[in-house]
Amino acid sequence: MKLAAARKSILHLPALPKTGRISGLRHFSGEIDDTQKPLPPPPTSFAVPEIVSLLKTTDHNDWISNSQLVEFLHTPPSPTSLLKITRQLGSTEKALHFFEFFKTHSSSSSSNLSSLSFTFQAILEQAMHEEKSDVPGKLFQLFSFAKDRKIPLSINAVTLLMRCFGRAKMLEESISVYNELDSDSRNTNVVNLLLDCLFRGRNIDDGFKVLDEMLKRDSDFPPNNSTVDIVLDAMWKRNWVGRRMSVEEICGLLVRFFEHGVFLDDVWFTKLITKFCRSGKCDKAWDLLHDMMKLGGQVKASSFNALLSGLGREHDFQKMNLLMNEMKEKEVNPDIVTFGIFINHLCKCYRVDEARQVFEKMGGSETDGVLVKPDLVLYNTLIDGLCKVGKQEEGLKLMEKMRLENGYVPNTITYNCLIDGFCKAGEIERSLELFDQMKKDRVVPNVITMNTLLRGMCKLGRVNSAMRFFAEMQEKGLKGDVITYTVLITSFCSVNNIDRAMSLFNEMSENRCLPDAKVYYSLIMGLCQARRTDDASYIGSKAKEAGVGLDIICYNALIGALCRKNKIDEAHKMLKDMEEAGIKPDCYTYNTLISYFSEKGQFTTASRIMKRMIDDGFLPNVVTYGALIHAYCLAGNLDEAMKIFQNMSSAINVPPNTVIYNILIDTLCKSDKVEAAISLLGEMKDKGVRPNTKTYNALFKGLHERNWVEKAFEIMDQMTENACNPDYITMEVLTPWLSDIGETEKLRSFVEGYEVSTSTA
DNA sequence: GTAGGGTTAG
Repeated sequence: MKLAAARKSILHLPALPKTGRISGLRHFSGEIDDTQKPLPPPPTSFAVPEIVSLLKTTDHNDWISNSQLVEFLHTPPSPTSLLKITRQLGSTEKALHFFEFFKTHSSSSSSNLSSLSFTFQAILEQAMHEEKSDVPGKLFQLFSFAKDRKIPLSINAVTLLMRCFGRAKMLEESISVYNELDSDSRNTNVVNLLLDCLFRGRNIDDGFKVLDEMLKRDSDFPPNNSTVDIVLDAMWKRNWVGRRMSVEEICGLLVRFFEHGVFLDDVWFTKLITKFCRSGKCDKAWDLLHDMMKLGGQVKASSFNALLSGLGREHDFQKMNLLMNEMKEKEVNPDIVTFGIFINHLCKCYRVDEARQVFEKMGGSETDGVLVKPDLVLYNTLIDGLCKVGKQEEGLKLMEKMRLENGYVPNTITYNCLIDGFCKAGEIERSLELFDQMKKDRVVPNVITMNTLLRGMCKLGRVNSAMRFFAEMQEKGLKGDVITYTVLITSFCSVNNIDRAMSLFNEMSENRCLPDAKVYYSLIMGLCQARRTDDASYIGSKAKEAGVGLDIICYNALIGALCRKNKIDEAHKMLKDMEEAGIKPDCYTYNTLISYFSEKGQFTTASRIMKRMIDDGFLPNVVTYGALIHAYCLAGNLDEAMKIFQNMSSAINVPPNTVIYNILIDTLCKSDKVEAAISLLGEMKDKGVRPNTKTYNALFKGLHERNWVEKAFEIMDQMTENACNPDYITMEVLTPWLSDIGETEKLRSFVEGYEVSTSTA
């Protein structure tokens, strides 16, 4: 498409209309391009209203016999007078008659074309308002009429036609209108219309060619704000972001606009920044924001906020701070949302005290010259932050404070935060009290309230209470959602009641509640733990059928369960399945497989997998080496196990942790090398690796074999010093041994102060 | 800008 062969003639380019937006069609007839006055006003010997009245009251066949009208024809009227007159004739038909009358009888030749095009413009305007249906069709008829008679189109007529055709997606027609306009009269606004028509008509490639011309450094039609609007509108509505255009391409394009001094308004800019951040391109959003500032654009608080919240989601606290400092430098005042993001972020990092300081500062005195009064959202954020660090009592106090000092009535979110706080602290009764208080406050509980309470009950093992509560709430009209079912299913699985879990799973689908990856995970894990690996795989395939993609965690759990069940072929199939679903193995997957093969004594296979792991960018970690050490110990190759262990701290710089020491200490004790085991315990102390109950249990067993009482006492004292709880295994070893040798007193004082865990963990 | 579920490997 040839855009502009025209010389750039500023004089002939009309000024940009103030309402350059495409959506302004209805207001169009009021718009007159004032620069459309190529001629000085002629001496008027007639008045527009008079002529209009004459034309309206006289039949058009009699116009030529009216002396006043004939005189009017001989005193060339200005094009704008003609425009005014034609507009007032009341119908397209009359306007067309007038057009013919003027064209046929007017004596003026110099102004003829210009006058005709103004008259014609008024006809178009009339037609647009008069026509009830098929405006584009009628306008196209008129356009063809003008074209046939070689009447040049005024810039306003072109605008009107192109807008109309563009909206009607009449791309061909729009382009021919554009081509009718003589190149000297083309301007950015007309090119904008062309661009809009091309995008609406889905001729994207030509659209981009036009845009590219506009964006060139010495462009004849430099872009304006409408150009940006047209491009963004097309991009947004037709979902180009991330599909047709990458974030990078969009940024590149926008920077070209910036270089022309054309910037985005804060609504668009905020929308884009948000979109970029949500698609994981915070860095690009960051660059774009800075490019716009660098090139002179004004960035408002809302756009900063969008980026801040994106950075917050990525936990990039450093950049959040940087950005907030830049806001200060650029004198962009933070608003309530800025504070909201900041305080929420501090809370999510468990830095509640700092959050509270900011909160109090902003409410009380001025913070850096900015005074923003905290609102309910901010209170809720802080209350939640307090609850999340176990300060639910303080949260409760804050709720009362906000009520008394600010008159804010707590809402469902306020209550949900507090109820969750007390639930997580195991104080379900307090949560239920708050639930009752909601009624008094006329705050309506929602599904989140219910789920929070259900989970609180389940965590305490009160699955039946939970089921009763769920039934009550359902009677009151509250429906469970996928989270409700996940909580209940997880809970039934944890008490090994797979049947109830399964029936809830089925009930969920009946209640038109779609299972998601998490609920599948819960059920699959439950089945794996119940050793029903086949059922677990079956549910996995059901998930696939339902179009629910299992995530990496779920696949890893399944692969692990299959390995534990010695079903390596099925595990392999699952792995293939996972890779086909586009999920790459991660270090958990690799470690699971390495652990399986090394425990089977297939060290060659294990090391082949380890190589692939490294090729995939996952460095073997402490778990990988743990698996190998464990396997060599099982295979009776303690030397190889020790070699790996020594390499860990020296060569590969993966310091051994408690689990590694435990494996070795246990094996050493079982191989009658208690001295070496004790020396490893000493090494743990030196290296700051904390022994746990398992460490001590392994040692006690070894010492018992040797009947090495003194050493056992020493280690019992150490255990007490380290505040490490004995468990039932500790007691199983120590009780008979020490009783037999009459050291019950020592045993009593050792156990004192401990509530011996009965867990089999 | 605020609230609820599952977190797999030695």
